[in-house]
Amino acid sequence: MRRPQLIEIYNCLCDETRLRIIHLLAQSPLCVCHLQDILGLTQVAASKHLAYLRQRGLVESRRHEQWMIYSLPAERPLGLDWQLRCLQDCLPTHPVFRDDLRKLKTRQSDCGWVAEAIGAMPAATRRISKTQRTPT
Amino acid sequence: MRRPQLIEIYNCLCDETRLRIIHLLAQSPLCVCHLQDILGLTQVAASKHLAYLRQRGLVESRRHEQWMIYSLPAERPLGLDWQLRCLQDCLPTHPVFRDDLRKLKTRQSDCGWVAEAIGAMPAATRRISKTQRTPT
DNA sequence: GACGTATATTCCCGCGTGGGTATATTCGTT
DNA sequence: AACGAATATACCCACGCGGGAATATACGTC
Repeated sequence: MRRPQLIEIYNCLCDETRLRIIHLLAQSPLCVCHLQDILGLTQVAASKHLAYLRQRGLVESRRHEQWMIYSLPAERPLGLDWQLRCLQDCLPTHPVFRDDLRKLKTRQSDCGWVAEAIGAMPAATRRISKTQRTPT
Repeated sequence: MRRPQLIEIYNCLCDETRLRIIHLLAQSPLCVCHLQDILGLTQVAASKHLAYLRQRGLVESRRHEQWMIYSLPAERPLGLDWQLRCLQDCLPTHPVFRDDLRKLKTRQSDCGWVAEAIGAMPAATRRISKTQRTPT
């Protein structure tokens, strides 16, 4: 995983969609389709923005069964840590970002298994119905 | 003076030249030709980047005789304050930005009057030779 | 008012990027 | 192996932006 320079971090965060993605991932790892759903993105848009962030080391991805789980990197470069603190301080007043968090809450019950999948818990028995369900 | 949104701030800082400008102005107000000199910019490049920053409220400008003095705004939006702290923490290790500060030091003796011109001191007697001198 | 200096603006160009459509790939189920 | 779901990639287009050349504007000196 490469260490992004500060300017690359700024380039990642200067687009609203990408800023919203980072803002959400700062709360919890998420799969692509949840990000699509919460942010109202097309599949291509979500995938491209995530690729952009991944190539620059702002996010990491792990496959879990059919899903790709995206998360912030475990060890974060100094500049990114500053930005996460800044977002915590600046964004709560913005309706867009506040609503994103609200939507995330309503989805989190459905995708608690995502957090497990990323490795936090050994994922005891999380295998659900599994006959083609969308995680929305 | 408009209050820039966080995304606008990121857009301003995601270009290396503009980031160097902000980094320098965080130390001291400067006229355009000093910025040109320190950063090695053409006149047009300097002027355009400064216009970009000014339109978004990241810098202010004041005319002093024939020179335009650029500085960070007196009252800074929350997001900008975070970035200034971040720059202080992240940039000292980068050769480019370190050299910029070093160059600034060597010029500051020549342009101490700039700081006065911006309004700090009442500028007692700062009128120098004044027969077409370049501030370099 | 003419001239030089400092700065801003306009026009043109090339490139990176965001969005969309179509297609490829990977995984799981049957 | 066939199929569907989840995701990635390739291609095309339109646009904003950074850079350069030329020109305009403002100020100071003579």
